[in-house]
Amino acid sequence: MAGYDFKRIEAQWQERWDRDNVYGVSDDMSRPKYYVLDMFPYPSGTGLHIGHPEGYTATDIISRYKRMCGFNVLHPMGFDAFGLPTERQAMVENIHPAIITERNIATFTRQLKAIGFDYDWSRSVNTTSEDYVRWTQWMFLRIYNAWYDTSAQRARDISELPIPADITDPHDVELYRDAHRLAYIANIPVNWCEALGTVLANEEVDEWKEKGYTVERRPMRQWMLRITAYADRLLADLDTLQWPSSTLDMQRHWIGKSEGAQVHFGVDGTTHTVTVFTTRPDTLFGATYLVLAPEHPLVDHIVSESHRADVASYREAAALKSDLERTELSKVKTGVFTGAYAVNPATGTPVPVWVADYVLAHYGTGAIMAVPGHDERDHEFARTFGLPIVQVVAPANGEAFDVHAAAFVDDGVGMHSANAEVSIDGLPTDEAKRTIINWLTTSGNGTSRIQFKLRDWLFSRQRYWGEPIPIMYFEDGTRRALDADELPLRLPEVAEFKPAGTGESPLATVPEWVDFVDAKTGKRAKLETNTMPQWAGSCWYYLRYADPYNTDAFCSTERERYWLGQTGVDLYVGGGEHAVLHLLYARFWHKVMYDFGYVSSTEPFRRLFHQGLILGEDGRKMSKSLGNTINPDHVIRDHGADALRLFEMFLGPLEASKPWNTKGIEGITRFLQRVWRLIVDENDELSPLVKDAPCTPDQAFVLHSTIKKTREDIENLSFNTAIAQFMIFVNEFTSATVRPRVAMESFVLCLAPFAPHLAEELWMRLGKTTSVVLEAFPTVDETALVKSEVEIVVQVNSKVRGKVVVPAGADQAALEAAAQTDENVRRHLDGKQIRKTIVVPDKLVNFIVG
RNA sequence: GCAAGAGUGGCGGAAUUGGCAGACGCACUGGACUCAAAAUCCAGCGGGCUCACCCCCGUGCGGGUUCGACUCCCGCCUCUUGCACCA
Repeated sequence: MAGYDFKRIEAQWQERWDRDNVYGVSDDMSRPKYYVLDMFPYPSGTGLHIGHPEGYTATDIISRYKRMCGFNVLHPMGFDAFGLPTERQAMVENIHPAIITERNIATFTRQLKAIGFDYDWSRSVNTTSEDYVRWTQWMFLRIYNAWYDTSAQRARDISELPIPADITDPHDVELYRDAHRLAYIANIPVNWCEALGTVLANEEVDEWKEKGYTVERRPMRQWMLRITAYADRLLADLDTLQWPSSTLDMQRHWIGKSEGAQVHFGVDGTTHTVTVFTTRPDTLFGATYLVLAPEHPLVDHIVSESHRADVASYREAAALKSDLERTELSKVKTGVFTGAYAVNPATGTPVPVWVADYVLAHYGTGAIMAVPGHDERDHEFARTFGLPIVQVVAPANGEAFDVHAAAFVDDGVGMHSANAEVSIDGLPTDEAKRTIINWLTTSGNGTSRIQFKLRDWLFSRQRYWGEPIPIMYFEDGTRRALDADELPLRLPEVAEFKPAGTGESPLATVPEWVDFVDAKTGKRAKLETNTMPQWAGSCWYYLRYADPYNTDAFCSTERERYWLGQTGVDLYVGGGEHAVLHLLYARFWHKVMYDFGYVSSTEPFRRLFHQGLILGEDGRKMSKSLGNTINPDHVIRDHGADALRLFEMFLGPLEASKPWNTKGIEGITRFLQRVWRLIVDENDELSPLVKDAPCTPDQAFVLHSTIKKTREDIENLSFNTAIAQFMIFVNEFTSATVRPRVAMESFVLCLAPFAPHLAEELWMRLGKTTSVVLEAFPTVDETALVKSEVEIVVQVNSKVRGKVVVPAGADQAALEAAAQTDENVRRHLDGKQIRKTIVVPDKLVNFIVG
């Protein structure tokens, strides 16, 4: 018996699609567009993972469906190919990362093509290609040559930055501009490992520490992007997005807006002032000490001679701790007294100033007023070091509370909070905050303040395999950004990819690349040796797909307006692990481009969907060490691409994590065989049961239910239930002795987005000569879905006692009468009084008896 | 600790303006075909009972609302993910 020969069929149709360029995307702007995007993969050396085809199949189904519905569909694929693993592999194998990248991309492309996705490969992008790097650098320079105009709430060109009248020296003007650019240089603590001679990423720190290396937090010169300028807009615009609510929440939390006040505390015997941020200004009267972060610049200035040594050693120890170690919750709080006292502006009382690493340098002002009576952390610290605890807020319900036993952190009413100028005694927390902020402002002791958790983006990496930052420095200390016509700035060819050992990137070891005479100015110059992080390329790739060959712009205005338009990408599917960083960074870049008119939407991705993880058969995360991985190549070899596609969609809801099941894919293979047998007989010819006959009413009902469900489920990304409906269809028609041709044709079209190879073959077997890809999706005949008779449930005292068939739309009296004809129902009603009857038309009758 | 999501047969899952719980598939059991097996086809498949009927119980646990709750409300438990001293 011939059966469904997936090997031959899949190879043949993939070749035909390629030959006929079936998936070529035209920029025909007269048609409505639909842009569906996958998160592009990092082409790792291990090849495609079984999880990749999950999201990709989902978007493939959507794109095929939308195309069949008449949309001009853009469904592109590319590679996010800069990255550390490739650089490491290059060092190990002593092969240039570009070659490894090329090899890995070839593998990925072959694997993706074998699954039969409808990507227009001619639009593929590769973030490491010179053509792409050029525009990534161009985007960086657009950000670099910009400042944020807070009053206009938008970025503007740096040439429009108003220069204060007292700054006249050209050098000072440049410094002023540099201080306002959206890309700037700052000294930022990074994870420096002296022994390795390199800066480590946060996730690498523990790995190396376990091996016995010392990693220290050391401030180093870094490029930063001023994403915090956009904090308000990044937060507000989340409300316009159709994203998973958990992702929206995570972004909101990450941006972390909180309202409060800054309060100034003068340091006794000095001219210094410690400014703190607090969200509870109403507890100011309860602030019994101050804490500075170990990195706070004021520490050195206020520390008393007798405490200088203790403070210095504490600060050194803090620098050796990783972020992770410093935030270990279980750990006991540590700190040292500086010997200095500051004055609480509300009470006039001197309060001791401490240094402790439970205060973070990078949040707020890097200093806090400690209110141990009403903050758990301060309470714990005060108990440890015997600092005073006073109560200034009482529970609103009037109950007593012992703040010496535990902090009272809830809102309440003020107490012990009055001085000659202001009193908040008896005021509820909200009002107390407003009152105290008013007083702070008028008395010059503070101001209201909105604080964000979001920090500026550390944008430089000391790596080889990334985009060079296109900036040069002259001997006189000035610098120049490359002009657009000088891009791309290419990476030098090098033999070694090891770090320079000085904290600089491997590029610093290539003097002939670093040192040169600038052709435009004729001056000696040195190039920036830092490269960009991997996030850079993925910040704008969705724009490049719209116009991948443009050499004059990253994307023409015309094509941006057509493919992105007001809504941006219509649907973006990818893993939840990118819920914060990638999506936040891309939104930031998009908004900068929006401010300069390069894109027309405020947000890049209107609708977002996260596919779930595919787990191993044992229900655990797939990993080589557990030996529970599944190789997509093997699945395709044994079961075919259509089976892989269908099975991954049938496993369960797209968003859920679900285990792989080898037996399950055999079930899908069986289903595909049954589909085949529906249309093709044992002699490999069109089944004689397929006839030019009309559907019976039951057949029409199943057919149109299937069309309707397929349409709805695709729109909702509920592919598992659509496939269940396909199975119902096949079960129904397998047992039929007449399989109307019209039903077979419509079914093949419904199946086409899911199992395109099989659908093409069957479409041809049904006598068609055109590709199923370009056919119109079948429409629902609602009249076929209307049943003349319906089965209704009959309950007695809310328990099901029988079922009766009645004409559809029967009225209440008819339903009640029909319900009582059921024998079992009659038995339950027998001898009892019907007290009430509930009737739901076409569904149910419920008799309540007493 | 905080936030979000989830808990339904042996397994993956289906069912939401509150109306037949368990669609569809897997596994399993029985039957047909076969010398036999595989494949295929047919039937059964939540638990209980006096086992074809009838009846009782059943969607993590305990309450509540309702004629009626997987679905809504209150309180717990467990799991997953994310964040985690953010003042």
